[in-house]
Amino acid sequence: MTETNVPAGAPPRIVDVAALAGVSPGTASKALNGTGQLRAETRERVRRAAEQLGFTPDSLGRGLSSGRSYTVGLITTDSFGRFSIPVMLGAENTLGAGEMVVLLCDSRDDPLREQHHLRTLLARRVDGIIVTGRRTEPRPPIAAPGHVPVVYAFTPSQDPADASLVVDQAGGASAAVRHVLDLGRRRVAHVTGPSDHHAAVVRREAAAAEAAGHLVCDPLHGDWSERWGRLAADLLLRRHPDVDAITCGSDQIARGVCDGLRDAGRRVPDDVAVVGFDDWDVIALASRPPLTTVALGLEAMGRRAGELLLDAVAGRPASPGTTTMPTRLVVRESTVGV
Amino acid sequence: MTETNVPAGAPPRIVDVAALAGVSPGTASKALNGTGQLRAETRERVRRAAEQLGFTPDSLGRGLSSGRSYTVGLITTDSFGRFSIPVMLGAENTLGAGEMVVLLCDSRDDPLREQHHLRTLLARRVDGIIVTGRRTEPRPPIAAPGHVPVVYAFTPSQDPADASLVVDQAGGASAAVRHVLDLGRRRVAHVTGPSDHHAAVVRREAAAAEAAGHLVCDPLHGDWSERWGRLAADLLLRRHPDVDAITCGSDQIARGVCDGLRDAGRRVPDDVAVVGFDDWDVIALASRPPLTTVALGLEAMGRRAGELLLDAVAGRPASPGTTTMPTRLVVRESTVGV
DNA sequence: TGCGGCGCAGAAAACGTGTTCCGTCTTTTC
DNA sequence: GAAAAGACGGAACACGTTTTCTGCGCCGCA
Repeated sequence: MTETNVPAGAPPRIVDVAALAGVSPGTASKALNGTGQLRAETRERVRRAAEQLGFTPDSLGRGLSSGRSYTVGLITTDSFGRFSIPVMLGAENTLGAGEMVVLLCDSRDDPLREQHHLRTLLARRVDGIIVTGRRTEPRPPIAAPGHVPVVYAFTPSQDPADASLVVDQAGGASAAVRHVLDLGRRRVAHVTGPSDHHAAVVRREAAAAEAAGHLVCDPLHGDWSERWGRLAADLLLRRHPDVDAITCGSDQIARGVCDGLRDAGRRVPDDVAVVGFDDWDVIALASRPPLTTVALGLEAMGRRAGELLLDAVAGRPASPGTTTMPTRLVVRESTVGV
Repeated sequence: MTETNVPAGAPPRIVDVAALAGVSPGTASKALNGTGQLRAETRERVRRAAEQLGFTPDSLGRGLSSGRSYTVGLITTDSFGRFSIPVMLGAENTLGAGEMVVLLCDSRDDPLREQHHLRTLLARRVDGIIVTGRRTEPRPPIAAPGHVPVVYAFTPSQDPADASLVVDQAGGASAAVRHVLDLGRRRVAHVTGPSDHHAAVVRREAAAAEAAGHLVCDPLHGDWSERWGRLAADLLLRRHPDVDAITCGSDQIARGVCDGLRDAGRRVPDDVAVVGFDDWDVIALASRPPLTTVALGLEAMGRRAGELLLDAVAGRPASPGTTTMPTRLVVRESTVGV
């Protein structure tokens, strides 16, 4: 009989390991954490005992003594959607490698819920917080105490001193226009989402600036739907039948535009080149033809957010201020024939 | 000058509250938790002190003594995708109301990663675990010790004694076929995903059984894409030009079928009725026409999973075995003209 | 008046780990 | 051969809360 005085279900504690190895709990702790002055033989003996018992240190106890919880909170303002999910995955990926775990909070655009979640996270002594959302408008900063690092991803903080990661919307829109200009198109249009959406406005401004004198008309605002894309294509063809390139504010709009053009007998990309935005595979790849589009690199952003938080926790304070993450133009058949 | 002997940043502890109220920490705990024998006046005094200091109990300390962590782990086999996200949201919603928090783990179909995540979760003394995924095939159960309740959602466990929640795939497929039969259609086809996918097979069998003698041909297997839907529509029209209803294994396939039919000059639903599966709004609503489809009720499933776990934690052991959750037929213009 | 019971609150132990301090034993050096 | 230095490991405490045990004072009853 060895040390089975614990109920079979309960996980072994460090005292069990220490007993099996014939040392004190303190010594066992030092052996397992590589701290203190111990003979190599002792260290190994404890290590084997731990392995034999399948010992895993209880992170509650560990957290209590270390003051850390090896946990970060992830607050999203919308329910996890198209934009926050990849960010979340990227963060989970990075943090998981750092032995951290992500606590999920969905505040559903409700400041009260957000406040509640924040209190919950702080009560759990999270080592850091990532805030994300669906919109690109800067949002009011969360009221976290100074010693808890916070990183805003996708949705930046209104306070320029906070660490925020944002997508280079303008750069993406410019690249899209430049791409069609490079292809020789000279009669360009831009179709995008609601004029009160920050993302739509920023993309519009950049696209218009890049297209310079080659715009056939003012950018068209609508909603983010395929339906609006079809409508806009119809409208454009009627007013400007000679349009030869359309850059769009989203993949959904771009797909609608493609369908609208095809319905009207125009060929994509031969007659008109179409560029989307977001690189949402479900839309971009299913489109006819598949969309050239601007990839946001959200997962990379999530990873970066995780890294910033890990750095901050490790004592290297996160570089404050807004960091702009690059986009990438993905070229498919909607601009370049096969 | 009150009790500000703590660094301003650090959150107040219960000893601070106790000191301010002029009682011992133990008494303060009883007052705040409503336990023990205390004068109402004392209770109130402590409560006010806690409020004044903005005290929130540290859940690490609480967890250490109570043996609970007020935390559940959520393991998904795929990266969080179309099916696991709604489940996750439903669970987060229910559990959040119960003062619990969700720990996120993404095992990416890798058993080794899953094993690692499981150990991490157990080390954190989670009160329960939810396992989910993308496929509907029963999966090997996770090796959790007996005292940790586990609920499988969407992806059931191979062990029939485990608590699993599954979608009523067969019921949904039957309802879809019954719907088109009720509309008077008598020349039915079924187009679905790969023949080695459990979901495709189950839906196929149920659809075929319900359609009885009204099938124009054997169900067609392909992949889950819109492309395959378009291809299948073309194929069907060539071999069975008189087909008047097509039920599909997914919304993506159904949308492809609609496009294929329209390309061939058939009207939906006048000539051919089309039914999808999943009720994935991005696809179903953007389709021309919008799809009649089978809603899976995944968020309800997530909520149910959360409830089962809360029950199990509270001592009411989760009813073991597989529970089938109902689907709901959502009727739109792809079967019933406006 | 003495004793038991009850209402109340404090002291102490428990949860599991990490860390600091200190004592002991070995080794080295003069 | 003795003293100092260094290697090693044990005991105690810290973390923050809950819970059990204990003690005190007051009241009522005999």
